[in-house]
Amino acid sequence: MTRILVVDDDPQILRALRINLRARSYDVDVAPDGAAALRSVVDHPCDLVVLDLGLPDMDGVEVIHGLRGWTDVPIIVLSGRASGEDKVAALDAGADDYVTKPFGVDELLARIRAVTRRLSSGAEGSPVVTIGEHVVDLANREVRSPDSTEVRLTPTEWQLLEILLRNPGKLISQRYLLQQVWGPSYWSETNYLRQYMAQLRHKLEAEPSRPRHLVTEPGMGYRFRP
Amino acid sequence: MTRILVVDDDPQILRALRINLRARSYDVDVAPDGAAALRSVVDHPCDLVVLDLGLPDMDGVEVIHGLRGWTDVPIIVLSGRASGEDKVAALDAGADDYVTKPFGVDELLARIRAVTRRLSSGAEGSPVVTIGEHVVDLANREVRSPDSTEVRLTPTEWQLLEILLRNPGKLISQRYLLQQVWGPSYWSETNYLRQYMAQLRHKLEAEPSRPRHLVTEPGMGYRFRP
DNA sequence: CGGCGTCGTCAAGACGGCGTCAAAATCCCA
DNA sequence: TGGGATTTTGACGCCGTCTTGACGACGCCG
Repeated sequence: MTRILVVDDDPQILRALRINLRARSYDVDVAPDGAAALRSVVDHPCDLVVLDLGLPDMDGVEVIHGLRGWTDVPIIVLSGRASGEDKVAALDAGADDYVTKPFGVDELLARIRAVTRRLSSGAEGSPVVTIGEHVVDLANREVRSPDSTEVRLTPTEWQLLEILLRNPGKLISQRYLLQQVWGPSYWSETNYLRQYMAQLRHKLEAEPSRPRHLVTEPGMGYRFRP
Repeated sequence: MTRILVVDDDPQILRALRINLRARSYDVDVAPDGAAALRSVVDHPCDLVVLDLGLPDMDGVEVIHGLRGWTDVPIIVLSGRASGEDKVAALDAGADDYVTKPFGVDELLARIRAVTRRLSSGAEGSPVVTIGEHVVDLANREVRSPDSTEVRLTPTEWQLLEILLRNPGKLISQRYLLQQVWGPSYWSETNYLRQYMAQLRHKLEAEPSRPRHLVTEPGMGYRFRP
């Protein structure tokens, strides 16, 4: 569960945000001013701070500094001031995002998702696609197999596989594959596709003659079935 | 050096951003449409993408999806449309930030700093890397070997090795290596790479003819395997 | 039931990339 | 200015990949 601290001196906004965030099943803390905010984060760690800059007791940028001194918790700033200087000051102080009032609740929620998404996925490796027993890492151009036998793909095989894997479940026409991999003038050389799909299946499928993930749609094209 | 890809179909904006970013000593790539952007990121890894949503060839959200399918590179979206739905769509597709035109350059730069700050703070590893029997200290430019035989690397060898070691396990394309070490116009001089990879292997690998850590991915590039 | 097209499979030759060696050109410091 | 280290350039052989052709199996349709 993601815990969010909302800092704002306007009870109305505080209430609205709390209701909206709770409805999205976030844990919500609230603080009416900067001092309370700093105290709250100290003895109640949270995953994200939504911070209004217009606080009664201290300047918002000071609050950011106070937090950044010892924690990397993401900070989304709310502000009525739309001037460039204010934004630059807040962002350079350590804020992760800056939203100008009046703002749509949907936008704020989307920005919250954007920040927390990167937070949770930060420690993990690059995105991978599992295909049967093999794990394909498109970014690193690497295939890991369960029995640690090395699987190596040639450049042409990677190109072909990448197109299919980036459109999971979708039917890709032969013409499109040929033109993407070999060039616009090769749209009719279907024998290339037969050749390389066979190679990919031999390297990735458990039973190459009975493909379960790299399937043929006769007369139309090929499809990657996750 | 942080490398930024700017995607926009307006030459004016492209030019302005390139000049401004270069002045802040960023490396800048540019792409005029979505297809060029996707291609650029594939064979030219970058640290941040600044993406205009109004592209001539494809919808901006599709570009985001195309990137997020295999990479976590941060994406800052520029857009003329200020509607909440557009923002939500782009952010939920995987964008990290959304800036509405017209925007101040200072604000964009601050947002770039905010995104890259979080990026670089997490990725810093220890400056020493062990490669087989040798211990490489990138910060001090020093190689320690077990039998105390001195290993000296030339400046060019250091540059090449540093790029590979800073991306452990990751495939680095020949184009990228050549452009980083020798300059943008040397992207096709693969004989340099062959020459210097051979030298590095002779100095660092136990069996230079059977490399275990500085491996070749035929037709694609090289990889440092820890 | 028979013809036709598509797909999977195999094999062999062409081609290009890679490692290697060698030597010329250049740089750098004494 | 000289000499050693470093970089640049050229050439060659090997090996893996790509290309190309051919053949049989299968399903579809008349």
